[in-house]
Amino acid sequence: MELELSLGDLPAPVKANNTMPAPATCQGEDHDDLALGLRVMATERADQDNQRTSIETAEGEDSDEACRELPVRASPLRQASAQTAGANSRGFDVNAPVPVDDRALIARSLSPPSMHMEVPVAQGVDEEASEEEDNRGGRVRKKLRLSKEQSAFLEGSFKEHSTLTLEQKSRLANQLSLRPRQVEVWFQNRRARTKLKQTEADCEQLKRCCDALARENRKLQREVAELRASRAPYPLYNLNHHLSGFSTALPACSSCDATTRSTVSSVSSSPGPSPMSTLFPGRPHFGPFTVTHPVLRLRRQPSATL
DNA sequence: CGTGTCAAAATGCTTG
DNA sequence: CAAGCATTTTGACACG
Repeated sequence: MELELSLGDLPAPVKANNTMPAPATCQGEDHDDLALGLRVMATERADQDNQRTSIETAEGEDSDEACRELPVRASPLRQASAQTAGANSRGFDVNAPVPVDDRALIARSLSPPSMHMEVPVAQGVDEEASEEEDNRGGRVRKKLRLSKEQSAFLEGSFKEHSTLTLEQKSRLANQLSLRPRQVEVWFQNRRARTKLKQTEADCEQLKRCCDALARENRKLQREVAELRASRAPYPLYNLNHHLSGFSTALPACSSCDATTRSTVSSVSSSPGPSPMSTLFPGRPHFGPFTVTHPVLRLRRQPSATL
């Protein structure tokens, strides 16, 4: 679907001389060892891809993709660009470096050489995929796995800060030879995963709490039944007050044991933190009625467009 | 090979 | 309006 639009927005056909991104523009001749290594690997792959014909689609609309390979129908020009710009057979290279201007700037100012990683070209860029792409007219979305090194590095960064500043995003992209947009998306997905795990943990805890309360409820109901069976009006009167939350204002009930009284009063009486708030001490906003588990949440209504 | 799961990416909406 | 989030789509991969 988005590809349909992308195809509609295909840039003008490449002119012979100057419309393909110049290798130097995208890669940077004098960049860093990492970029050099990637260039070598990508070039090798591009050589393998050389024999294929495929239709490239314009992918994404990242503002940071100033040097993204232009989509071009199979042609010697396109092949040449694949060789030089490190594009993979699917239209863009996940590990395509950010524009050299930005990267050089960032590299100079932020990244000590020791911070650079040896990042292999992303996994999953295989030749079969390219053939498959050919069969489908090139309308496939680029989605490549990040390498373990890249993921680990991002994970480490996420542990330090779960959100990114522009500078952090650029620096990470630079260090990992990813596009800033990829880093951004990774952090978005990572935050979502964290939140999901937390929600699941909360649900588990609520379930346990619910089970405990159900058990307690059954126990209390048994006690009520027993008391009713004993036909003792006065103790029953007191118990009813316990259940109404007035136990602390009443004289001790001779027929309830201490455990029952304390249990009842702790559930029904008032001031102080609710049982739920004690379940989630570190999460003040979380309460029994604000659960937002995906299963429980109502679907958002689209806003009116009229 | 079909299926399920995970994760990257796209899209649209909300919010500050 | 930009950033973040919710949701969805889809490619990669593992497994029976």
